Amino acid sequence: MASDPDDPGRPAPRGAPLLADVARLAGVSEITASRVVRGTGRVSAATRARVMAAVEAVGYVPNRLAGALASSGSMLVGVVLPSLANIVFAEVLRGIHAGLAGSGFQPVVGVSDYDPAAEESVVRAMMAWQPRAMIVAGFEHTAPARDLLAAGGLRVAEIMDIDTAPLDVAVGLSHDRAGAATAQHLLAKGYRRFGYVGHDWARDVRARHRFEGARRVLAAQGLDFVAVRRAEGPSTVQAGRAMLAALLAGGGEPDVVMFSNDDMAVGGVFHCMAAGLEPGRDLGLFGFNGLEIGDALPRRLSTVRSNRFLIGRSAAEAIIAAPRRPAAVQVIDTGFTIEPGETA
Amino acid sequence: MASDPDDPGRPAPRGAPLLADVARLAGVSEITASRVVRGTGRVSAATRARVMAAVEAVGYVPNRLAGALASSGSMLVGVVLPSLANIVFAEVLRGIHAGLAGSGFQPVVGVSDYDPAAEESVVRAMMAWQPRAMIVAGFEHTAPARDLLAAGGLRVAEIMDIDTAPLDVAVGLSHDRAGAATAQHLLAKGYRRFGYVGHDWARDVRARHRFEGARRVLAAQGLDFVAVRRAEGPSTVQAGRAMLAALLAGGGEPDVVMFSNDDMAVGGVFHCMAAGLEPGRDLGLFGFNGLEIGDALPRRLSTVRSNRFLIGRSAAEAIIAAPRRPAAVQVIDTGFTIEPGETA
DNA sequence: CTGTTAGCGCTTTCAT
DNA sequence: ATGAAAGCGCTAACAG
Repeated sequence: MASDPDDPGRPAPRGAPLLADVARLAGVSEITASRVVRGTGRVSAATRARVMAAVEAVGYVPNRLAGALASSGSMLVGVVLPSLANIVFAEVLRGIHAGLAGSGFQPVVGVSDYDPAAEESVVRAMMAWQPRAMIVAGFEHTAPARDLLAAGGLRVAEIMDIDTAPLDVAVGLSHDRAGAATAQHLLAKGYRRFGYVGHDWARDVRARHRFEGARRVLAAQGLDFVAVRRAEGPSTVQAGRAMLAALLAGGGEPDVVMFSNDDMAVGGVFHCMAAGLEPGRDLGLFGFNGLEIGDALPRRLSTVRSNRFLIGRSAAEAIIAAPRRPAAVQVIDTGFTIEPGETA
Repeated sequence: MASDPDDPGRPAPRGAPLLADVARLAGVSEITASRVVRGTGRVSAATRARVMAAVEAVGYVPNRLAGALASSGSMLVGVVLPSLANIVFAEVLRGIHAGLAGSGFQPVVGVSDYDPAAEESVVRAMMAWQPRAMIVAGFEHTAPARDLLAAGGLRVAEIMDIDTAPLDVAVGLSHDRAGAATAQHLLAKGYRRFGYVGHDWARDVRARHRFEGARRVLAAQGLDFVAVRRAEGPSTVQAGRAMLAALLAGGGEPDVVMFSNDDMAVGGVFHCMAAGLEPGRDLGLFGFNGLEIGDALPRRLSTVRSNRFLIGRSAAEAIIAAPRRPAAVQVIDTGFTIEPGETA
């Protein structure tokens, strides 16, 4: 520990400034500097000012790795979504950001690509960062992923859907009921010959729940879908357009077509335009989600508004409301709204 | 340090299993267990197997907070994007994921909402997690944000745009040239009376660069835009529709309209449909980006394809290629392609 | 209001 | 091929 005559004690400041540098410059102990930086504990205004000045002077950026390790709490919220290429999840994420704003929590986002195995590895990777909470889409987890989430004692919000019992908190809407409400609405408008155009149910179980909810209502009236077509892949405008063309070519003569979501339905609208059919007059078209584009169409798309932003925000708020998992699970229904529109 | 008679030494395993638990179960030291878990250093096959079994048995998930702190390197890549509500950035993010796949790096995403001050605070928050690299959209940073990125010695990719000199690596396309190429293409098709429908340039400087590139080409022919309309807010389909209506009502009689991007252009297409105009015959419409929806329209949208996925992937690859910032800055041009389409 | 002490869980040297 | 010791940078507990 002997001082080198050339070096006044400092052990080569090879990296970024540390809390110790701030403390030294401000003439206080590290812990006092730490308290000022974090804004916790009693510190006199004068010391606070000196420390803040020192922070500015050296350009101190706290190392949260060390902070989180020392306090065993990371202020991180893991968010695992199936995809970001889908605007719906981007809006959920905006809601999460909004719900977390000002709380000091930071979201860390992972994408599962609709694959439970990929989700498991994302969850595992996130748990390694010791998040205080996790927000995951849906209930379809692998057993190990579920175990990881169930252990850890962190808050877990399962979002989008409330048709299954959650681990901790569920935030979303009942897709079964949304499908049923859609069918009821269309029956009330006089439609009787229902067609369905969807996409891959393995990727999107919620779409299947909506279908089943609708089918149940139809069955109660002694009806069933007269024509059904599902694309292999994910929902796209192109797929919706192609599938509606195929559905109409295939017979059954539906008077209304329910689409798995708005992307598909917009494709359906485009097919009608190209085929010289007037949506809402020659054929009813009905979507799901209430995306912006539906409102911009020459005729406003008839659809169900899901409150994506609200789902994200509610989930974030729910998990930061209590640091520990409550004894009873909680279900937050963010609801849905039928948007009559002009295409059905 | 005296052992409590009731407690055989272990200080209450209140949390998740630690590396020490794995090591104890496998009958090795912590460091050996660590080597196996990380896959580094020489370890005999037999020991490796025992440790792996122990990992499985106790359900060990490494604490990367501690790992990163000890090794002063986090395997985190900070990604700061203006928005995720825009599919373009979602695709960039997919590219980043793809470029990072298998490298062990993990992206941490932040959103700036097109606000440099918000970007600064996101950058600051990210730096606190000691990322090895940062990927940020554009060059418009506050001075402190730029300083943070410039210091730290980490790799920094500035993406989307290559019209400005980067700090380290730039990955994207020249929006100026894309605008110029668009104007040239439309001139070659015989259009002479150019209109422009755009959105807020403060939020999207790249849109302005495209406009200016086009205007330069027009000027070289002694031409200029005959009508220009810009929405106040962000680009939306609705805004595109409304602004085209306003533009056409305002006179100038353009024979072609360049839109700031595809979202706006799709709105333009919708306006034409509602107004009984045939895009590509009665009025040329031209977008930017090459989104999926443009291809699904009754008439394929004429546009410029920007390679968003490639931008993300190239940026990720560039920053993991070398751990240190090279002496010379690097520019990666991901190019663009004119998609003739059917609307211009 | 401020400081001292002892870690957080892991990985880096060195040894062996 | 394996291990012992010494931190990484910060913060929770106590003290004063």
